[in-house]
Amino acid sequence: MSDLLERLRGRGWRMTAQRRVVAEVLDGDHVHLTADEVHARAVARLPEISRATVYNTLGEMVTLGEVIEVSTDRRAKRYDPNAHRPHHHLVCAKCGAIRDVHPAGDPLADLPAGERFGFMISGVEMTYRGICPNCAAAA
Amino acid sequence: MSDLLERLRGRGWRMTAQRRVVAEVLDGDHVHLTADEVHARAVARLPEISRATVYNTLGEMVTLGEVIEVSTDRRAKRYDPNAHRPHHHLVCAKCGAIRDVHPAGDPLADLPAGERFGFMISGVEMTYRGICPNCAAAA
DNA sequence: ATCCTACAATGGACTAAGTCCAAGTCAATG
DNA sequence: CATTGACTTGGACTTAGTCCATTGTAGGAT
Repeated sequence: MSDLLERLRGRGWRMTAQRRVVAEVLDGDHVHLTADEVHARAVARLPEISRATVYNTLGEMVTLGEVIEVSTDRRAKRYDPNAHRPHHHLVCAKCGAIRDVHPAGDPLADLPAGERFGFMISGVEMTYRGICPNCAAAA
Repeated sequence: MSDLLERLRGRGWRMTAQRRVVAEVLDGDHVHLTADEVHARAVARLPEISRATVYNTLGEMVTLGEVIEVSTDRRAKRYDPNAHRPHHHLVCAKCGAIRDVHPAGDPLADLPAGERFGFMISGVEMTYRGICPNCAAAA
């Protein structure tokens, strides 16, 4: 189940109770927790885990490329464990809910050479915005 | 010149020295200043203008749809006066420099119905990432 | 099994970016 | 030119995150 944990172990990660808990909490599909949410859930299993450790651990997972940082606004960054399969995001403008999406086409190819301004382009993120069914119903 | 100012006036905006200065500072192409940068430049022309006013004014311009808020990371939001023509952004991962770009294709059409999760979709932002010529040369 | 040590965790102080508010000021209308 | 409701101010507050000196511990070596 904890695919993420498995992959991390394979990279010579020193395994500690804290790291295990963070990885477990973050595992799954359509998971996009903030650092504070991760911390809250981690505390439920390991009461003395500190916020700093959660930040450190999330940061390392991002560096290792096993987790993606998503910042859709100026609110807290969210952490997405679905790093192995490329995808983009659909965000509710009201409640902030996020879904993973897979648009057709190759956005990288869609950027004309004349618009690259000499940049070495490494990737592209797409953020679709709208109102989720819940919020639409509530309105 | 101040196209932006012109458009704002036409919306029954009460014109004050502060608002005029903010609008002037923000005018132009490929302009993507942070609130603090706007404040710094505004102070140069109107020394007693406060940070709160700059935030208020930028917020109102965004609400009126005359300026777009761009947040490419957890750093400060940037304000883009080029709201009348749709475009996306190319961001340098090193120095944060931003250019406006116009990719081909219609990304909204590229999102299959099966991936819309019942959302009422209102728009999409694309953020290309890479290294700008300056930073590439420095490396 | 025990010891070492480099790596990891802790928590509290600190920072950056932004919001909020009560009081004072002023642009536009009459 | 008086009025008034909208605008501005500055300082306190909030949120999200970083930094760092100290303490703890995983995992290899003995």
